[in-house]
Amino acid sequence: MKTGQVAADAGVNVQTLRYYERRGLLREPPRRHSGYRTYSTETVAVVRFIKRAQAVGFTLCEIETMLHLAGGGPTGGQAVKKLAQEKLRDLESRMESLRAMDDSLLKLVDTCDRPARDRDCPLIKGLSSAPNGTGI
Amino acid sequence: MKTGQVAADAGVNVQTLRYYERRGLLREPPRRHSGYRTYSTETVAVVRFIKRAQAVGFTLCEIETMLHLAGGGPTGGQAVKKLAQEKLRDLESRMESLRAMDDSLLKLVDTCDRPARDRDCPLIKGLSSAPNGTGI
DNA sequence: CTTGACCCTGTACCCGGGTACAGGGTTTAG
DNA sequence: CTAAACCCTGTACCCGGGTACAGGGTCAAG
Repeated sequence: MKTGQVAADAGVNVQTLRYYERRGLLREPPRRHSGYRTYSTETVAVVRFIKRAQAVGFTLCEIETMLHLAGGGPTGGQAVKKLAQEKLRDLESRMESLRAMDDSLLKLVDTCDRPARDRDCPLIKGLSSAPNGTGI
Repeated sequence: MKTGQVAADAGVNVQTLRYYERRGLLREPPRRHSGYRTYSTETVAVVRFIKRAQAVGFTLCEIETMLHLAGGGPTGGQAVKKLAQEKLRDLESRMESLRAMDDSLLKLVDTCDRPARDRDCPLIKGLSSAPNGTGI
């Protein structure tokens, strides 16, 4: 497959592929005599993996680590799992935080929207302190 | 309160306060004859709100909107609520995505970490397709 | 009344994650 | 054989969210 094909199939820009290659997320593919890259179809899967991982809160650095671990030695699997679980915990706590925030909003929004110019709207006050044990 | 005080209490950098002011997240505070800003203690709450909102996935633009809405007319409250609920849904779907990812990891990681150099590790294959209905 | 800690402005820089553009070579369908 | 569509490299730029630095003014304790 050529670059454009991979990009189209994975739903990214051609430039992005080259960017990932530069960053070490994609290995340098074989080239034709002309210099054209020739990707295996697996590359599409890798790129999609990157995109999904990103959407879910991993940084490119973390993803790079995961990819290297996944291809690496026998300890790789465990390391990847650990990383993913850490991330899960992280997102779970953010989630909780958001839920707390949403609760505060729901509770306070009524108070807030009747007295149209009441400057003592408790919205911000209610949300500005960390809600029980969130380390902020 | 002076800038340094607010910054310390809210746990941010002084520059960050000025940055927020420039972006319109903080209103310009009154000044002394000398030009020194004099903040009300409420500002600390606002900054903490910004930080918490950010930690939970809001962008500064969204936060700005929320702050303006919160201080605005009678429809402000509803609008803020709607925004927060949208965000909640968004994070919930990311969460689900992450959980799916984690499941795949847990399922696949064993397969992956025994055959140390087996290049057909299903990790990436298992994660590269969108898991049932996630719009990715 | 000095000295160190603080504040001011402006401008420039940093990182992450791309995206664009210039200037050129290649492939392939007609 | 030619023209459109693609690919190559390199460099530069974009946005978000800050952070740093230079060059100066101010405040308060001793």
